[in-house]
Amino acid sequence: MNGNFARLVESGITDCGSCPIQRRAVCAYCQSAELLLLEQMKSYKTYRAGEVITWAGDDQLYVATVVTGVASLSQTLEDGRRQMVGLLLPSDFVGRPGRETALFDVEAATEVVLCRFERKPFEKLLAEVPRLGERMLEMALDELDAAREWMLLLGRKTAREKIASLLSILASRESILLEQAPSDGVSFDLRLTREAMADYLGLTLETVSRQINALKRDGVIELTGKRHVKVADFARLLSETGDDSDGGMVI
Amino acid sequence: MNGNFARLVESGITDCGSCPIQRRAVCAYCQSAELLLLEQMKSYKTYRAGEVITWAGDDQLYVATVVTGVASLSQTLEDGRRQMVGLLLPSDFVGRPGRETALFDVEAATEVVLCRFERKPFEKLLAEVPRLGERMLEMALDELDAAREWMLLLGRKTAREKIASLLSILASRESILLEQAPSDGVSFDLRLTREAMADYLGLTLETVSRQINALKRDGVIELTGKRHVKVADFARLLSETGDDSDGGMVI
DNA sequence: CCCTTTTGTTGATACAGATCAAAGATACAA
DNA sequence: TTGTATCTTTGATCTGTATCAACAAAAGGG
Repeated sequence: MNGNFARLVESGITDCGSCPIQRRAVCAYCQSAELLLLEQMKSYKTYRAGEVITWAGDDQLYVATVVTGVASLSQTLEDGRRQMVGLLLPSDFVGRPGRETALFDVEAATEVVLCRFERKPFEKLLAEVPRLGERMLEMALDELDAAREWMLLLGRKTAREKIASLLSILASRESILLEQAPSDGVSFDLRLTREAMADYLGLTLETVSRQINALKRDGVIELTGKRHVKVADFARLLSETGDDSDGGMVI
Repeated sequence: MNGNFARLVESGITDCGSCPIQRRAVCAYCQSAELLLLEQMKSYKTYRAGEVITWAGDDQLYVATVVTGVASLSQTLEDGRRQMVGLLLPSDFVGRPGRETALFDVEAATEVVLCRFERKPFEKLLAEVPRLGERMLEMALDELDAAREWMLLLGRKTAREKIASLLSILASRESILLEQAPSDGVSFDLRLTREAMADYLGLTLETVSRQINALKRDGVIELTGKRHVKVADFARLLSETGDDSDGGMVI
């Protein structure tokens, strides 16, 4: 969900102290500040799929980095309409330093491992270690750009374009992990239910199902089972997103 | 558009060196770092209503703060569909340190005065003055929260709720400026065309027009002329936004 | 002042996607 | 293995908003 991830991979960072994330899927934080200080502070916690990590309004005791799995950040209107506002993949940051209570619900979409830091000491470290602050700023700005791209999607794209955009993001993120150019063909597991995708895209799950099958029927993607997607012609998928050909989405 | 503004006002900051912004509408930056350093760097520039400040893809030579007027941040799909992704009001920041080219179009919606800093020296200052970096991080995180609230609006709210949300944001921002509780009744000039509102809300201008007049007909707002809005019962307006009663939008 | 342009309103109609409903798949537990 | 819950697909229908079209009202410029 942010350019930071691509940059990390480009920079060749390959491991993260005692962190269990292996090779490419590195933690953005351990590399950014005095490694030892963060080493001492961190603790790992595993959440089951479907488990709520924090509710909006809860005290924010921790900030964290996603180590493995997929977590979602979402919001609900009074009558229950739900909108996901962030998809948190490995290396993404969870939580907001400087805020006492959480604004959004964070849930484990799959089994999730977080590398957690108590918020207060983390904030202290943030004030003391300039490099960490720089890193946080860079990430926050990247996420802001990504959020704005998502606003374009939510406000102006058709259902088909929305699905194509989501799949192209997941595909390119997967290909970064595998160090392949997406144009060579990517295949990946869609670790989200139709409902989760709908919540992310501002659609209903029925529309998501119909449009995924339409893209399959039109040969834009291949499906094996319900959850495994193969993109043979990545440029074709991109052309379905509605985006300007230059630039493209921030991933 | 961000909580930073409310915080600034709460903190009682009342002027900004030689900056022409008077009293409440303070510049977020001059207060944040070594005032003198920024004083030397800054230059003011006025843009006419409708003028493009930067196109997406342009070299980013400056970053800036809005002094007066309203600017918009927007994005366009290949076929011309347009989505505004930020409304920049006095004290809001424009531009992205650390990025060579702009990602979004920035336009003056009304006549706009910017307080500009050349990007390169600003970035250098950012690296040298921790207080400035902290400020930037805080603002970026606030804007990120605001962008996410907007994603909920774009993805899940009805046209009527969208209009009510926009009006309630403008009303509360206005009441902060005037140091009045919005519950006492606010009135303000809508300095946006129906089309600009539509681009912000992910609607067409016809729908915006119809829904504004529906809110007027239902007594939620009063209109004098096309552009002046009075909100007698702010709670009533809030109840039309669809938001959970606690919390509310980040402004 | 008139003329032109921009902005806003209103009506008729079309359609994308929501909603309602039901039936297949798939996974998982006993 | 069967039973149960969850996830997904598919169909029929409805509806909110877009689209198309025309006109009204302001705004700006000579």
